[in-house]
Amino acid sequence: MSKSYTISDLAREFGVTTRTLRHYEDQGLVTPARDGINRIYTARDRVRLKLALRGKRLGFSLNDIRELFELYDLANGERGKLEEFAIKLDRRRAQLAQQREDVEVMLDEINFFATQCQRLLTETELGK
Amino acid sequence: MSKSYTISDLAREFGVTTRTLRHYEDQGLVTPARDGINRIYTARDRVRLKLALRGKRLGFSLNDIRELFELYDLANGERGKLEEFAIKLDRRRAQLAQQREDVEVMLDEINFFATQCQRLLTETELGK
DNA sequence: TAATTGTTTGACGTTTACGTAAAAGCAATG
DNA sequence: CATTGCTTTTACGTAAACGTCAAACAATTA
Repeated sequence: MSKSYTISDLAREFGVTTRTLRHYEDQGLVTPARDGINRIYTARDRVRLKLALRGKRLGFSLNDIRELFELYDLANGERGKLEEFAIKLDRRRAQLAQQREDVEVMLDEINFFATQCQRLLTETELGK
Repeated sequence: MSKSYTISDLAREFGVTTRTLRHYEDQGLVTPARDGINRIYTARDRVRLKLALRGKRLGFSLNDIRELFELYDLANGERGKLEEFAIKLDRRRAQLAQQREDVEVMLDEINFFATQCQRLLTETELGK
């Protein structure tokens, strides 16, 4: 018997609202079972939520994320669409590569400003 | 006399609509001058647009981006708020660091699937 | 048992980031 | 000079991602 979670367990753990979790269910990102009427989340749901939130932090839409999940699932499923799968994966890869570059550039910029800023603060400190 | 651009120049170059450029002006991301009634974008506007689009790719809101611009400007302006500036910069840095990590993890995952996928495709190729 | 706490399903509201259409103006071109 | 092309403002529309009630039920706890 593996761990299971209530809706507010996960909400608390990941810092989202229960509304968000229900919304994600509507969008097919998680598929909690039911204990009577109450939702009961499995470890799998938990993982999916974690992945979804990471996707969100990277600017992916819920739809993007759902598609990714479907692709992941498909990888363990039937073939034939494997080439299509490969193509979509490659698009993602390109997008992420771009994003990595974006992050690096932006970090450089911010670091530049931060350094500049620290210098000014230090100088002023000395000039006191 | 440095280069200047019309609204569709920039739209074309960056693959956005003119509506988007006007919207970004409404949001204070660019501040084109006017030639009579027509907008005339400077190199500075062009740079800002480029930065804005990068921000967008990273999932920043237009408001986030505007705040960043204000921070950048502030860095060349008056002091006193420099510490606040430093603090905000550090938040951005943390966010970007998180994002970098996210990207790496996601790239690893995708690469795993891609490799798996290629293997399957190759095997099938051979089995023909 | 009464009250509190957590859950459910609607369902309408809100924000962001534009899309889209309308009506009108300048400017070059055939 | 009429058409074509690019521009302007104004303004309503929309999709995504939830927020925010409301009304109702269930399980604890006082």
